[in-house]
Amino acid sequence: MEGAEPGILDEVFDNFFNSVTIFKDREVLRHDYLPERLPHREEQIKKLGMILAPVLKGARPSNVFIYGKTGTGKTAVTKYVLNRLKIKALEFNAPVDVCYINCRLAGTEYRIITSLCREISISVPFTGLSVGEVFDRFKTGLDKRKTIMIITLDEVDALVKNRSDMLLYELTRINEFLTRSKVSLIGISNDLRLKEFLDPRVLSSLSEEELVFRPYDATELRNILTERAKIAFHEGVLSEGAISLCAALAAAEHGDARRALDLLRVAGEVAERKRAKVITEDHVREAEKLIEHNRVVEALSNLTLHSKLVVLSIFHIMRKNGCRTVTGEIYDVYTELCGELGITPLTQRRVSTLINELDAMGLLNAQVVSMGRYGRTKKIRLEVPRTIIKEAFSGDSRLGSLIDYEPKCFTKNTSNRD
DNA sequence: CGTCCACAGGAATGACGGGCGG
DNA sequence: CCGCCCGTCATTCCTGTGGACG
Repeated sequence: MEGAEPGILDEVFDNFFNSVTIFKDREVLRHDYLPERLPHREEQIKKLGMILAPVLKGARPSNVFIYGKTGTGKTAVTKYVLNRLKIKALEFNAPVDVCYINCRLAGTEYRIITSLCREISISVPFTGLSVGEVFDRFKTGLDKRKTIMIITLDEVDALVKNRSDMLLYELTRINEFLTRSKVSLIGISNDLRLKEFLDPRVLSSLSEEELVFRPYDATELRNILTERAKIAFHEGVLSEGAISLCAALAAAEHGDARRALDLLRVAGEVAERKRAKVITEDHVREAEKLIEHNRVVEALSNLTLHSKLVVLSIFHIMRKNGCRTVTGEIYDVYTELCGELGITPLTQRRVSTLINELDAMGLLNAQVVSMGRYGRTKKIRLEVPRTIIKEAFSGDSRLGSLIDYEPKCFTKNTSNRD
């Protein structure tokens, strides 16, 4: 309408039209997509099905505890089975309610119980009631309904880690109060260690049945990808090598199907942008780099100001002195940077745990070493290239000119040896 | 062989902000 | 809407420690 150059839009549309040659349905590669078939999980599907089947005859199924690492298909299998179960229940006219809640996304106990209530159409206010009150309403409402409710709590580790395991405890005991209805629980956890942290009473109740999801190996990942790729991509755009590489890379990490799908999707986007007709192994390698790059940039730019200053300190020391540095040196530079900004620095103790957090994120590598007479400290190396640091920090106005700043306190060269 | 450096890292406590309950 | 409670960040104080040096 502005009468701008028509050529610009033409180009955009043409590009898009050309790019259509790669993707047929991109959504299929998102990890929240629930496919028609779940290869290599037939055993788990069958077992979960057998555990839940009694519900169709009005009996309460055992509680189930499902665990396995991320991207092993726990959520997909559970949703898949629950969907089928719902259909069957309708067919047989069995009084069954199924409910899926992701505890990490729900956040608080209150919101978890609220979604439970919504599932059996009890209306509760957004706020204003105590957790106990809402839970009571849920209990009485459920009992009136004369049903068997299967409650799936995904990522229960988040629930237990944040709050106590009170809600979980209440839920495992809820059947003692119900007379006309019953509840079955399905708990899903990424963290196997959760079993150690859980209240033993909750644990024994929750894991009447257990289901373990092992990581996929490369061949299995390959099959999964091939199946999805058929729907996601147009015919012939995907080379065998590219699929195998995605599978191999993901298998080498944790056997994480989510990761494999991400690689494939991003590789497709890379190819699309390059106007390639076929997705090649090079595109996959580039996708790997791109994902990692984005991960690091995002992690860096989401850091708190003080963590950023710690990273910058290490950055400056390494630019000057070469490879590795130690806690004390970092703290000196860090305090100087704080002074430069007019900020009061944190304690060394605090900086020490910040360094540990950065280590856990893989942004740097820290290692405790003893230098004998010269004390015990941590040798620290930054694992992020300069360009990425600059890219991630350039958007933060608070850092100002500190990215190119030259610290003055490089006076006494105490540590040279290792 | 004991010493002592330069920190690590646990425990207890305080400050603060945001959400819950009344 | 206000007070209270709870989680998070940060400080303070503390005990622990591997090994070069004397």
